[in-house]
Amino acid sequence: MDPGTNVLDLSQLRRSCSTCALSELCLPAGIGNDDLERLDTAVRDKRTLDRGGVLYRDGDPFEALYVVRAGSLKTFVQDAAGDVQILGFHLPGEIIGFDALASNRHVSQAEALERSSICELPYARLQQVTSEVPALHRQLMRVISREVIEEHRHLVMMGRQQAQEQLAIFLKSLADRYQRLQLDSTALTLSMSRYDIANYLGLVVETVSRLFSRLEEMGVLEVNRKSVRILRPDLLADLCRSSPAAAAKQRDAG
Amino acid sequence: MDPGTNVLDLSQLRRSCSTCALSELCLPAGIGNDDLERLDTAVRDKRTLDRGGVLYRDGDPFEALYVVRAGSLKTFVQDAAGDVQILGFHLPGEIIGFDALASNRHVSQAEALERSSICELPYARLQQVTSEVPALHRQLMRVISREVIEEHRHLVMMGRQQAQEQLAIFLKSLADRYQRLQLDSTALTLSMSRYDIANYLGLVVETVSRLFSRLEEMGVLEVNRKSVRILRPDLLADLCRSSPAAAAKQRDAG
DNA sequence: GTTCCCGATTGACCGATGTCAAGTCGGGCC
DNA sequence: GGCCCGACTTGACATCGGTCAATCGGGAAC
Repeated sequence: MDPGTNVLDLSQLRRSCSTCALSELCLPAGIGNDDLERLDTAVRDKRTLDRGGVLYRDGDPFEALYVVRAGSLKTFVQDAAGDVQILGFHLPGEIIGFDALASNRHVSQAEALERSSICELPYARLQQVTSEVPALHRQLMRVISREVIEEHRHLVMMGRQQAQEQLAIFLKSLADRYQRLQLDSTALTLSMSRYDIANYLGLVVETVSRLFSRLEEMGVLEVNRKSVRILRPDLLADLCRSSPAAAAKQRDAG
Repeated sequence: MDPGTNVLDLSQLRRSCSTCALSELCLPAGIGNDDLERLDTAVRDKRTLDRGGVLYRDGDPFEALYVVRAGSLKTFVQDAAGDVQILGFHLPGEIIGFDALASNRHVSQAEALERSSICELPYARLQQVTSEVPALHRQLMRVISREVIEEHRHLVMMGRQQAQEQLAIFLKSLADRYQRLQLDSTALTLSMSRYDIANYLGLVVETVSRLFSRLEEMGVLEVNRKSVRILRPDLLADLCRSSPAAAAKQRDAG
């Protein structure tokens, strides 16, 4: 409501990884204190982006990896015809930019969904540090691997689930990430548009809109524009598992 | 036809990366000769798998990365209900197993589609070598990043393309990889079943079968069970780009 | 406060793809 | 050689989600 509530208080953002509230979620997770201080030296600065602000775009030279510190972003690829596919939505603690490691150019675009704050990890500097700190190297590989696994989930969702299950999985995933951030996982604030959600799921906006209404009728959600309250997390979780194949299996087994 | 033609002549497989015919495609690509010799020391051995043989399965402890040396594999995830989603098909020179970096356990399964030969890179040993050879470290990151980008392609295909375009893209991708392997890129041998192709694309087998027939009627392909001859690579390439949105864009622009 | 605009919702209809069923083909096995 | 089974193909039909169109409604600009 009050636009002021959305503005980041930059003075509250702490200086470095070792004092950052996200250190348990972000790259630092699982590395020692000494190494954490080393990592600090690889963090150049924080950037803030307004809603719609572009962090990097397709073709940009690879300069850094980025950690979402506050706010949220979407990443997407765009083909020659201008057709967009959203790859992911990224909440605080999540690291993006790995797509550029292969060719030293980004092959996707990252754009803020709301006013956001970003930690920049210049790659040249990061490489120096990882070469000195093997644990950090392993940690970095782990994070990229998580990205691979996350994309597996996206693929399964798109390839095997019906539209309603897809939306349920999307919401559940958001809720889980809210929980990890120690936010109320039953009160989501969707920073992305219905178009973005539809695109992410491989659907059209009308379908997504209808599904929100249906889930509301079913008593699972309470939807009010960008705010979604999960009234029945149990039902939502059930909906995530009811693929056609799962239903058939249950028929066969039961 | 003759089962003997399918059997690998192991004596012909060379000993190490530095003498392997795949060195230009595989992990060694772009690193120097000295470093290549170091990499050799990280290759434990070669394994052969029969058709249907499992290289690793969901839950297996992470021991190694694997390079396909000959033959082909599929990787897939399987949910609690037994529902499968194929993540990719892997030809010689391609590296698999990265999914296990995150948690030290594989979260997918890799299975041979035909009699195949595999290079095993025990990760402990590989880490040692990469710590001594920074270029190899960068190369490894690049390879994982390529995997991320490859999955982007899979997502775009599933999310934005119609069934016919999906199959065209799948075939084009195989053809491109044949070319990279210096094989005849117009004469594909599909080592995977129609079911596998359908699953990979998020379709059902009947749709895939009909699409093969349609592409044959259109004069693009000549299909005979597992062998596919691409009669009109130009048309096939066109079909890869005719998404609904692309068509709409052309309407608007033209 | 009023207007405008864009995101979102809803309805009617359509078509691509899934489902179900029958039939074909080829290879492995006896 | 003949049988059988599983992979594949083909057809008829159903349905989910897409398309097109109308409308709603909140927030920003004036």
